[in-house]
Amino acid sequence: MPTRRQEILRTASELFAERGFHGVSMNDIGAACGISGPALYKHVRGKDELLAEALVDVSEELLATGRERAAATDDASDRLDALVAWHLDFSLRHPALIVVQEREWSNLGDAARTTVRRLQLAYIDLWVDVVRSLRDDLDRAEARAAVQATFGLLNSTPHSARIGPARMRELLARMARAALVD
Amino acid sequence: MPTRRQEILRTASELFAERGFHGVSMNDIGAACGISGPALYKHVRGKDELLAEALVDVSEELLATGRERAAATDDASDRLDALVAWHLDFSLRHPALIVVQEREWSNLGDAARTTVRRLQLAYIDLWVDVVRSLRDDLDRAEARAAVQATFGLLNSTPHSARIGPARMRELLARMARAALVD
DNA sequence: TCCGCAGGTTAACACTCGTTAACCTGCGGA
DNA sequence: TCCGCAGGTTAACGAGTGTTAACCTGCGGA
Repeated sequence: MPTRRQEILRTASELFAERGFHGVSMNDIGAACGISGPALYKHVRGKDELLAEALVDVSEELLATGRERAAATDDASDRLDALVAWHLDFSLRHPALIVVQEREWSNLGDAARTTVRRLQLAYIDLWVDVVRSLRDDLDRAEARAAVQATFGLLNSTPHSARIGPARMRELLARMARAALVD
Repeated sequence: MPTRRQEILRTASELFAERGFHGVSMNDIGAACGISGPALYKHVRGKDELLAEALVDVSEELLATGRERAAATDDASDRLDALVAWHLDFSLRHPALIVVQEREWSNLGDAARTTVRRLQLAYIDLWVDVVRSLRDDLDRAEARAAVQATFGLLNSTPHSARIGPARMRELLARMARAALVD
């Protein structure tokens, strides 16, 4: 059972994903939770905090669980499969959070932006290490670009959920592997 | 030499790409053009028109030139290469337009949204036909999802322009092909 | 029983937004 | 020379924003 605060954060993330940070008002968020705008301030410091907390949470979970899953095996190829599977788990379960994370980080305050940036870079590095151990023809910068392109591919989920999660999962996993390791 | 109107459209698109439609004010756009907010109304009907025209223009150009390039050959594999090359041409030359097109269509008015949707679907179908003639294991819905995922991959350009356009181009083209045709 | 407070409410404030109105200026053509 | 207008300007309006203030209510514990 989620606390009220968590319910507000989740609702806000969904609205941010649909209409953008500036396209959603505190009244909108309140209404979507069944309460009125100002009541939100009993649970949250302000609108900025909603976005910041959502983004930091996402980045932390991606990194922490990503590390955990990658550490479960020693084989580089299995490790890549584990990362792909984990990223798909997340983006299929929380499409709204994925959308917000990739497009709203410029609306963060300085402190939160720095934190999110650091977490995202660490997550990318986790992938880069695996990719580089499978592809010695790529330097670090190229591997990073390749990983970011793969995120673009995996994150396409929210924009075209026409074929059911299971087949989508299989399709995207195969495409991601093919794109990364030739 | 671009007319004033076109300069305004381009400037607005760049600002929309950076901060989102609702994150940019008419005063901001005016200032970026060296004039003041209300002066924009001598060239443009309103803020909505800025977004609508930018998005319709992008969608039309992607589709028209996409068709042209695809028609230049009969071989399906060459056709796929042509589409990938064209999409990369565009997204490397106009990263801001790509960003706006993929995230701001929900802020369009009804008429413009319908138009853009139709153009985008036609562009996707152009790709789907080519992909399906190379991959008979995919049904139409799967092929569409695969194409949209490939767009996500190709459109990652704006988010990670660390390695120079030429190598980025080569890297993404190879990845896109590998992802689509195994 | 009665207090305190968690968690709501509405009213109000200061501000920004998109847009319109009214006005000014320089310049090409009759 | 003088007119008209393209393309600017600033002032102002109404709507909507995030946020604060003041107030109300129900309920668990002394």
